[in-house]
Amino acid sequence: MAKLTKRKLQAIKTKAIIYDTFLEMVQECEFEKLTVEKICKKANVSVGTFYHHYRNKYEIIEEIFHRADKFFQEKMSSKQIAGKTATEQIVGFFDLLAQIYNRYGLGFSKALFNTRNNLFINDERVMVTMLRDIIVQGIAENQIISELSAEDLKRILFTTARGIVFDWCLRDGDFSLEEAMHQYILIVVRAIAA
Amino acid sequence: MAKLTKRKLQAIKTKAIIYDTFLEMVQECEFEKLTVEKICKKANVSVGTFYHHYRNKYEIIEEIFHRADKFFQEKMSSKQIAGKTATEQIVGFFDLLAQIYNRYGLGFSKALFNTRNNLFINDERVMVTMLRDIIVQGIAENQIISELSAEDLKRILFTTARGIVFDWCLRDGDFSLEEAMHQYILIVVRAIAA
Amino acid sequence: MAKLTKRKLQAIKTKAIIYDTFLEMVQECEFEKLTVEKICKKANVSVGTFYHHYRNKYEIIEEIFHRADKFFQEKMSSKQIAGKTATEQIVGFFDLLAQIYNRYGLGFSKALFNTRNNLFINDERVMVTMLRDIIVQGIAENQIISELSAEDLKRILFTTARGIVFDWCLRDGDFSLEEAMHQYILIVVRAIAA
Amino acid sequence: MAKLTKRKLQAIKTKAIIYDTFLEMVQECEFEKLTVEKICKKANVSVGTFYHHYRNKYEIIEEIFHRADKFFQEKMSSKQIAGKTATEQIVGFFDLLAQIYNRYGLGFSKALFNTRNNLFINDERVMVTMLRDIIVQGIAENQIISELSAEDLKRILFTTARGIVFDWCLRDGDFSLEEAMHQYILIVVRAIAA
DNA sequence: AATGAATGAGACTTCATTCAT
DNA sequence: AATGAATGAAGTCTCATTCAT
Repeated sequence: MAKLTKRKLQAIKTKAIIYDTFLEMVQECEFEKLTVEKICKKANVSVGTFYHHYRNKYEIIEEIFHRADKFFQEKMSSKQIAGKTATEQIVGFFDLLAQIYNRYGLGFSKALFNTRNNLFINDERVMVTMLRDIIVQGIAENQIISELSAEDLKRILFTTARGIVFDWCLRDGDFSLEEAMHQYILIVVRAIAA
Repeated sequence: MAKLTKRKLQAIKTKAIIYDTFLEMVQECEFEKLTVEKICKKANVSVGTFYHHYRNKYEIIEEIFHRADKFFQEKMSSKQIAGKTATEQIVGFFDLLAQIYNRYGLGFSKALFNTRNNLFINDERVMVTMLRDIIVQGIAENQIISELSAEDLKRILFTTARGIVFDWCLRDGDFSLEEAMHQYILIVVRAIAA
Repeated sequence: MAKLTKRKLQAIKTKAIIYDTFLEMVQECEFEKLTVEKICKKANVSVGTFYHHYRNKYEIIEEIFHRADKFFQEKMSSKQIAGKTATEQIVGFFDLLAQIYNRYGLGFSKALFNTRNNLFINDERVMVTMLRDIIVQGIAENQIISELSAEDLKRILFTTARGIVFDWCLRDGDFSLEEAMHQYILIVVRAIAA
Repeated sequence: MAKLTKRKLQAIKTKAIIYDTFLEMVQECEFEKLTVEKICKKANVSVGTFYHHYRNKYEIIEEIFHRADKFFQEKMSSKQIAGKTATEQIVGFFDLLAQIYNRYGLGFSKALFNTRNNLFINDERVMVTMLRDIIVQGIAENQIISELSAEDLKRILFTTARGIVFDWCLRDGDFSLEEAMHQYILIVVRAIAA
């Protein structure tokens, strides 16, 4: 069992403060303009401490991303899936995704949605495999009938979802991400899965 | 009555060199890491000259964007539209868009696709009005039958297209943008316009 | 007689435009931040033209200064001095000086009042000799009785006047220069000349 | 409970080196021509270090100004005032002021005496209130009899003093500031306070 | 674990001035 | 006389990162 000495507990707390402060600040301040020093000043820690916990500010973005991923999995897993059609499951999947982007905020989404972000293109992510599984099962159960492969369908759906979030960022959140996601995904799902 | 003296011509040439050099370099080098100094060195002009012609490097991106827009209009206008269905026109529209992104290159597209880029969200752009017109006419002629408004349809299509280009950037151009665009847009068009 | 060809007339006109534009701009814009390019843009002349007429922007300040000096002399000379006491003449002298600073404006005065400006310390300036003459005559006619030399008296008066204009600049013209000058000089004159 | 660790002490020392180097250099080199880089080179610190301690070079001028102010207060407070007339106190006040400008040097004075310097026009400065107190008390005790208000008297005196220092700067310190100040202030004091 | 002083490369931009036309 | 494109030195300031304490 991990023994959490006072020191270690303090360290965890400090790291959490940095994390929370960053998440708070990135909503206000463009990610690229957010410097380590600014974060530290607001978090009331020294820059040295920052570098003790994170290699750089990109690492925090990654951490947020992974935590969001994990959160997504948990929520998705706990959803009552039994009795739902593949289509319903897909729509539910992206509803949840929209909820999460909304929850982590526009600032975080803006930071994430840049073309150099290779967090997106990891096909091993549980999120990705989850969707693929839904589709594969949908095909197996004849709920989805399409000339496209599960892989293609998955890709189209993610591409669409990213297009919507990107638009949401561009338009500074001036529409409901959740509603737009639901509407668009429904359209695509019907088109590809009928 | 061209008032193009030799000096004026030289100036135009110099600006073109900067423009071309930039476009060339942005394919190799991440836009944010591309400095004015680097551009000038490669273009063999002084930094002063650069600032004589452009306010900063973002202005070049804008110029490329506007030129691409104009190029798009010209090409689109010259397309034989007569006899084509609204659906065909829409698909042709996005085929051309994909061609243009391809032509201006992955580097330029990456520079363009960031969430702070408000060049995208100008609804007055001719490109935007063109698509709306096609849709409006398609609805009027009963070629497009949808419960969605022309405005909504237009938005869905652009959002999808941006999602595809964004994906193309993320994946470093590892698929054919033109093919993907054609395929995805066809799916959406069928879904929304049937 | 100077023959003013069309070309020469044009040149004089152009120089005047630059001069006037500068005087106008220095009221708004801090002198040090006023660049040759800005002046030229506003004056609608090329930078080359600027350098054809002036060596740099300091030369315009000098020209203004000398013109103001000349203007001062003319006005001062035309004043009916006959019958006036030395004291009255001194007060009148500085009243006029205040009028001129006021007329040329706060911006010009701010540009002038810096500690590197050696236009001030030229004791050969007619303005300086004028005041000295008044004082010398005042002493000779027993209107001024002081243990101080004419030279000292002159210096004290100019120092005081400069202190007032400097204060006027510091306080952004928030009091009447002419009134303050009149009041202060009266005090000093009475003190030193009684 | 001094929390001065060795590192903190080193930091204070570094800042002092920058401060001292600046003060030394401004005597030789025109303030506007004194660049951060030059200061750092001479002080043997990096520019980063400079900006760690000061926001820009103007902040050093401010610091000098405030320290001089504080120094003035201390000296003035410690002066035996008891038994002195208001007039004597005023003259003593400006004697001290002249001493301080002399002590901080011509270069510093030149840097200070520009028309954009709003350090001067803060009427809350202790130096300002000190003089006003002396005058008010002098009026209350019938040592100063004048038709002018304490506020006006104070302003005339400061204006005169600034005129003298400005002149001293213009003439590159070619006269004794302390003597001139003493002489001029005496004249004004007698005139306004008799 | 935490601190924060120090580094210095490097980005951006300005601007006086020249000179061929 | 007038133009304005071109130059490039020089200044300001930022910021990720290190390291002794």
